Amino acid sequence: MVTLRDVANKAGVAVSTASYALNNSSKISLATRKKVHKASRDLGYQPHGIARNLKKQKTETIGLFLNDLSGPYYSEVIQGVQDVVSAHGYDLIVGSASGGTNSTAYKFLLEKRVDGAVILAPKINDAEISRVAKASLPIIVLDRRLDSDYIKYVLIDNLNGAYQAVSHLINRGYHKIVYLSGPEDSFDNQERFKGYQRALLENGFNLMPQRIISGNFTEKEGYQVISGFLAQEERIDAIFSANDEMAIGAIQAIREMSFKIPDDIAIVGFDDIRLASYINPPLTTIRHPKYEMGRFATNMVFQVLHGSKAESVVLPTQLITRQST
Amino acid sequence: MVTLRDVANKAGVAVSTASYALNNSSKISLATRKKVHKASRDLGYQPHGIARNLKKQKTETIGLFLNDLSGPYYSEVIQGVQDVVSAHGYDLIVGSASGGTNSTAYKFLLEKRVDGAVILAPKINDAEISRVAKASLPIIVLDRRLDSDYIKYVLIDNLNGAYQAVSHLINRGYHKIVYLSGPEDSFDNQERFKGYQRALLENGFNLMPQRIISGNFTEKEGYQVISGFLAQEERIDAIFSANDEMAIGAIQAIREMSFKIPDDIAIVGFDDIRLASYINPPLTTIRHPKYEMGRFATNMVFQVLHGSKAESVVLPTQLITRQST
DNA sequence: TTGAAAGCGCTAACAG
DNA sequence: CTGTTAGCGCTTTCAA
Repeated sequence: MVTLRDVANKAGVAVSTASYALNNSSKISLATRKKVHKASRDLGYQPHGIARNLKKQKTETIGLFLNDLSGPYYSEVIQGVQDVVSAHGYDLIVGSASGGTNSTAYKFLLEKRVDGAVILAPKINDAEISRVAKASLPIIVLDRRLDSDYIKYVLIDNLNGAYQAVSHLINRGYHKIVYLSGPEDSFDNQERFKGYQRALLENGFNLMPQRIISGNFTEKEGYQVISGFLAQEERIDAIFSANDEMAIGAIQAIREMSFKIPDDIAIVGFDDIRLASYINPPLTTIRHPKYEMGRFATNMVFQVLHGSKAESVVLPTQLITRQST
Repeated sequence: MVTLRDVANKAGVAVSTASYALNNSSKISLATRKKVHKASRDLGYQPHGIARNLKKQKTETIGLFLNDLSGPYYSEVIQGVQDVVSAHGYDLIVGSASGGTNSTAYKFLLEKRVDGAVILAPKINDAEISRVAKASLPIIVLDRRLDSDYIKYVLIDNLNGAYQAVSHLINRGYHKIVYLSGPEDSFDNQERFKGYQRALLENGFNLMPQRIISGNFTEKEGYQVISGFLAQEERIDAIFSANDEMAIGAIQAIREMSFKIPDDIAIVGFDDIRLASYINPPLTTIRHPKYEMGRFATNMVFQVLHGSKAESVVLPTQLITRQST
């Protein structure tokens, strides 16, 4: 391995001079600078990033930590983050947080391998995030309401989105509306449930416990629980699914039971994933600005990093009406 | 910041002892080990990963560098890589390579911030990859045929897959088959074109230049070029699209012109992305083992890292017949 | 304008 | 079993 030392030797200068020269400091005469650059090129010198990081006590990289790297859902968030990170001349690394406390995510945060982070990973809990965040490592969370000096959140208006969705169903004349739930401990799910509840109550309907079906945000589960539910006596005329994935599974279940969508049963999802508009029938759903979430969050990382104040924010959602309602 | 030094002081031992103790070396008596651990806990000590990396000259992290972080196509590859990396107790970071030579990917490779890499990023060229690969930084490429001591490839059998696809069309009685091409400089595209060509020639058909339509792998482009093409005189009865995304765009174009699929025009794609089975009509396509690609590649990274020999490999594809043919 | 030297936080000979 | 010490490769005072 060729180090700065080697370059300095070859150029016949001191290491410090070589360092300055390669960083194009104006302290060094043009002549020596040229000499050093040449030596560097001749030797094929590559600065060692880790060593520089250690010395400068920063990495100029931002981490984006996700629960599940392979979820298509995140694509747009990632893009938003990437764009802002690049604009600041920093690097982005995406890591998994699925292992909770012994995930890459947590490790990188603890060991200060990133200068800031955007987190969308319920498995890392509030206490852990609070523990690692500091002025030199601001964290923006996208999946909970956590706010302190160095921790801010960017959320979507889950409650209102769900409220819009269910109100829409009620306005269309559907009154027996099932809530197809996500995991109970999911913040998004909790908020969406509140929106469902509020829409029902404000329209004079009661919350019926037997119309709350628990799922886990996956298509498969959506299919299974709705299949099971429809096989029972209970008649319903609409489903509000806490996300699109489950809605897609539910649609399949509904069609297999020969119910017509939306005549017999209407359905609305949440997220507006790409598949939503391709499915048959196209799915009415709640769209939220995923790309903007990424942008907002990342801008906030840099704000805090630069010592200015950042304000947590809640972004609006939008009802997208398609043929499933 | 609390360092190992602080822990050592607090525990009343030397730094080295503290280091050994925290790494649970058996050289240190249980008593001192306990004492050091306690001091560490009391102070809230966190080892500094960067410092350790510098000293040990390794990072225990593997990089996966993709052209476009947000492509849904990659999900399964990522999962395969992640699983193997975790199994080895290493960390995975995913980075973008879209900036070519000044991308995060290239930088991390040059600066040895990862101990090995899996690359699926045409923008980083062969010479650059060859330059950075070494025994301590093996690289597996998924998008080209590049092979040396420290560089291996894992590819899918693009040529055969395309051959299968086109043969299938011919067997079904379609003879005027268009090739909807990806970018000319894409390795995948080139191979798929060869397969198209071979299938035609072996069945006694000629290659007709006007039946080769150039696209860029995106849905939008597929829609546009096929719309344009169908508006012309030339009658055709089938399309082999170099990937599913373009096929999906093409399907929309075909339907808008009121042609029936597959009666008037049949179409087959390549990749078997999730959408392929949801689209209307469901798309016949070539499936390839993306998850396995990730696994194979990552296993090879570790093989080379451990000094054993790894063999580049080409994985088979499979024709998935659906209603578009 | 350049060089010597200290040190970022850690590990690992080596000596005791 | 524990401590002393020498770096890993780099940046950055400080002095010359």
